[in-house]
Amino acid sequence: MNELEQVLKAMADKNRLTLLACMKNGEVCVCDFVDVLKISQPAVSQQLKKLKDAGIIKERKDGTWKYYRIAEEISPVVRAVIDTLEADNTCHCGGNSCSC
Amino acid sequence: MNELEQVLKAMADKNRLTLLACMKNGEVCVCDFVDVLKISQPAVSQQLKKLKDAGIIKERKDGTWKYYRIAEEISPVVRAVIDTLEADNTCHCGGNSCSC
DNA sequence: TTTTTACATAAGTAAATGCTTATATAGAAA
DNA sequence: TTTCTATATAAGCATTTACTTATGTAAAAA
Repeated sequence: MNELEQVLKAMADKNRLTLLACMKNGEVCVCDFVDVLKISQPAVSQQLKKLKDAGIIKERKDGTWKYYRIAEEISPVVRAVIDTLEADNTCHCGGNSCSC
Repeated sequence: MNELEQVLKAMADKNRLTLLACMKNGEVCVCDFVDVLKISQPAVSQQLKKLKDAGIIKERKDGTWKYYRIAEEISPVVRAVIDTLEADNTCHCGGNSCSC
């Protein structure tokens, strides 16, 4: 699959756009995403994997927690989407303040 | 459906990205798209409809022919995608030179 | 060590997607 | 008018997608 197509497919979903909106302010852990999306934890992990495989997000492990963030290097297309999204502050998981 | 999501879904497909690449140089008629994509004419019409419904392309009717072009007013996200695409010149249907 | 916690992976299923062929429509030509 | 041509719409089907529940894994706690 073309890289542009993969990136567009990865972002072309309501839930995954919400994940990106949550990460606009910084790192968020998986359990907080579950609270926001109101779908199962495995479903969230699968959606995060699609964004990661497309190179849009990065992960950081800290003990049993895993924090996801928007990648530092993103293409103009991803940049335009992120800029369009309004940040979602309901998931205020600032690095070490995971609510799990 | 969210407008951003609809636009991303409309562009997140190899064939529809090729349609847009063809239109980078200007208007193209449906029959020329059929030659390029190598799928049936109804399939092309259905793909064009998705792009039109998302507001990404516009149409102009001329007799029995129908010409499609990238809309004059497009969002930054669509702009970024179009800029990323390399123009496809195999469909050089300049206004009145349809090959049908 | 065993248990618990946070997350990932696997398998199964319902819904969405993208093609096909068949048919409808609108305009040009005969 | 009838016929042909370009395109659109409808119906059916195979593939993909996005969820679910069940299970696996790795790190912390007991």
